[in-house]
Amino acid sequence: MVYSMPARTHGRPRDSRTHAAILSATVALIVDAGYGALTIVGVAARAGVGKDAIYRRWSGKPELVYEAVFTSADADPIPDTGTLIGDVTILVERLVDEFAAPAAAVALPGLLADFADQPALRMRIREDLLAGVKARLVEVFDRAAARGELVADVPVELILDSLAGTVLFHVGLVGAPVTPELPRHLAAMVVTGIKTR
Amino acid sequence: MVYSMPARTHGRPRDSRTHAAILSATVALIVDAGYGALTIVGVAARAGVGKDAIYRRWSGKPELVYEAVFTSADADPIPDTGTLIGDVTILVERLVDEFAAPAAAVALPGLLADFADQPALRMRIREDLLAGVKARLVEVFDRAAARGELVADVPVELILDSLAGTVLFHVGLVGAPVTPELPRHLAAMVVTGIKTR
DNA sequence: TGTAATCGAAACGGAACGTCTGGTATGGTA
DNA sequence: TACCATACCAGACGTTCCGTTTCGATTACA
Repeated sequence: MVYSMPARTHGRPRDSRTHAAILSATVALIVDAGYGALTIVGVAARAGVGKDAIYRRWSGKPELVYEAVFTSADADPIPDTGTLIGDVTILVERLVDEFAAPAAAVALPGLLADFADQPALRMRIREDLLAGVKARLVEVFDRAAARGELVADVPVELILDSLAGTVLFHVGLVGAPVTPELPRHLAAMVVTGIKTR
Repeated sequence: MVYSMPARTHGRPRDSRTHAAILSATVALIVDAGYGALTIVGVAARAGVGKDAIYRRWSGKPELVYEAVFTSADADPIPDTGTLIGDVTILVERLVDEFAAPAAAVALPGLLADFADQPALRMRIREDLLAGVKARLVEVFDRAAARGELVADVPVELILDSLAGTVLFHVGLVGAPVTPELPRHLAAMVVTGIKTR
């Protein structure tokens, strides 16, 4: 809902079915046509809606796509495996699932390109994308500290960028299939890198 | 030269000054207008050249931009600092300089988006981008092994993706200013992560 | 009951695409 | 030296999508 334009208070209310149809059509087109091939006209046609109804809600294609794709605010906590490496491994696996999801993987590069000249929006993407991850990462570190497995002064931001950056580099840039071992190896490298500082 | 279309053998040869003018105008426009705002017509006008001369050499905007921006094949070796961490730190600093260069930073997201549906080209970007880095990384590890500082079985690809991914995540997505400490911290984390496996 | 914002549909001018046709210039080949 | 294939610039072309605007009809809140 972040990028939607506000509705007026008087007059005929917006039809929620129209809203849903637009978002649904956007996701569908993203997945089987790609970000570049997606057009506002195409979304309108697929949703059985006038262009007007779209421009009334979103200021453009990037804003529409962002809301359509990155709305799932899943905050499932990381289960306690008993070890820091185990917890981080699961966290990385979640990260892979998230970035490798069809809609997200296809949309992200295009969004970054379209928001290239808007640092504020890029920053917002990063926040929205990593807010949940960061919260869970902090919790995982707290558990490790409680176990005495970890000294204080954990560089959370660096670790966040390392984990997310590495995974994103695979999925977004290389597009290579993520091997099942990657999360474990990556987690092991980062965790041992932190613990023996 | 990778994405250029081949020249014919007979007839008038292509003018190398035209070629240079096109590439130069492309870089200039990328830097002060952005990837999205760059158009073939604009490049032609700025270069004092006909559209025809551009389409004769490149099949489209992405190919042109790629060649214009990622042609510098600098392979300066990493100086031997005497420690693995020192060497990797310098390597990361080079990486930051490369990705934070105005033209590269502005062009990369757009290129990835335009090549989204062409895995082969995306892979090629990764190779071209990291080929030099990989070679230098391997050399740095060899030196460390000769010093007895490192055991065998170094996961080079994982390290490459971690270093490049983290840096790219800062510059490309976050767009945050890279602090001078980042290369040292990142190098320290990764290196200790490897050494104590 | 009236008012204001919604709805789908369609037309609008603008911008950029990639192709193509002129007319001219240039250099290797015969 | 004459030829000819190609490169050069300029501009016109049809297409696509953009984002805005108009239209008449619809819908709820005041």
